[in-house]
Amino acid sequence: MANTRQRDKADTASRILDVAERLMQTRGFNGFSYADVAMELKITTASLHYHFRGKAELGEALINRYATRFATALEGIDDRGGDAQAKLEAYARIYADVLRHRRMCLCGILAAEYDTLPKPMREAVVRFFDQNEAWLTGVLELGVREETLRLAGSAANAARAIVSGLEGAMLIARPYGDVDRFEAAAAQLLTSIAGTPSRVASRSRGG
Amino acid sequence: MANTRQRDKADTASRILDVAERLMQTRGFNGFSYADVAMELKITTASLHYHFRGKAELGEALINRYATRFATALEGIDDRGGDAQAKLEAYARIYADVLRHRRMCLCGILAAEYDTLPKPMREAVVRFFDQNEAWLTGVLELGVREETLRLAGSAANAARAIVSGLEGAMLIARPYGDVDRFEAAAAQLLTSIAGTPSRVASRSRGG
DNA sequence: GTCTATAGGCAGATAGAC
DNA sequence: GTCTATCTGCCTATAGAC
Repeated sequence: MANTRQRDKADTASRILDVAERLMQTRGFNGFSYADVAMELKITTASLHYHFRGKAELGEALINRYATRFATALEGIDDRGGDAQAKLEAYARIYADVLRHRRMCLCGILAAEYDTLPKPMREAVVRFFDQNEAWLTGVLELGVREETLRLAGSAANAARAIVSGLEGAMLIARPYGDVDRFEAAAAQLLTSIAGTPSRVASRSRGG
Repeated sequence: MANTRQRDKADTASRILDVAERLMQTRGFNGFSYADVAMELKITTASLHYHFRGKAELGEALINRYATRFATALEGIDDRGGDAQAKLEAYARIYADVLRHRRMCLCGILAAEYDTLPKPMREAVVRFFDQNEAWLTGVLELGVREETLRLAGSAANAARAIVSGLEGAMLIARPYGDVDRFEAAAAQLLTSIAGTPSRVASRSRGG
């Protein structure tokens, strides 16, 4: 704790990541520059290059930090317990919270720019989606086992449809600046794809 | 037909739009330059400026042409007749065909870059989604009326979920370079959100 | 309609002083 | 770690000749 130099370095690097993350989630990788980040932090672009060799490395670091945080959030959902339905709702809530900050999912926006990204960033983006699909597949399989939900096809297929649906709902809700629009679409998607085994039973319980 | 000068102008303008459209659907608005378009057509950027005052106007023209084409395709689906299910499948096929050309939906990719777009382009993007949702809402209402499909909520809500789902499925299928991935997600989404009234009946008919 | 030439700005990046 | 200074290259855009 006495090592001020080390702490300062970590702080600057993570403050760079914070600013760059916001810019990347709102404007995309091709929509912000080193100058944008530097100006906001009141440092020079040369200083930025000290912490991250280039924009490609900065982008890579951003995806990796984002994916790690996401993984932690998923572990948090698992730790809280509850049935598969509760986990799916918590999962959708992560997306809604991102949107409430007027941001797009980091990897969703990068998927749109995929063809223009440096190779290491491309690979990290795909890993993020793989990670999400794997976790969701597990949750859906659990739900089928405990009979709290019912799927039309395989769990893996439903997982892909859910990730797709939530990413798309964010993508389109943002131009409308409307979180409700996202939440309505998300609820529709989740209950349609991974609804309760008997809708009649669920209805009589609910109202 | 004898007016070669006029025909050439139209040809050049539309060839510019063709090249720019492909670049925009694969790299995004911030991912291509006037120089890219000019080089491919073997003209100069100065010539490009003769046809389109600036990049913002080119972008606007691209969205408008795309939206018009899309509207024509939707009219084509209506003209072909068939029930609501058939129309939804034809709708999804439009998206699949775009993806097969390794492209993203023009307005989907622009939704990702929304915050960086000139205002006229933003408005045109939102109009495109409105247009799609309106058409889909009509199809879904038809399906409910003729009892060929069943919705959990309102038709408008289901329409939004379908547009979101298909856009998201395209967005994510592209990094994997996998059209099958899109088609599986699209099928899952459509049957889940706007499935037949009785799944049992539909199953026994199918196999 | 298309060209050459060029303006003016911003991009990512580096060398070297402090 | 952060700075100044600078490079090279690309970007959008315009003037004016042909």
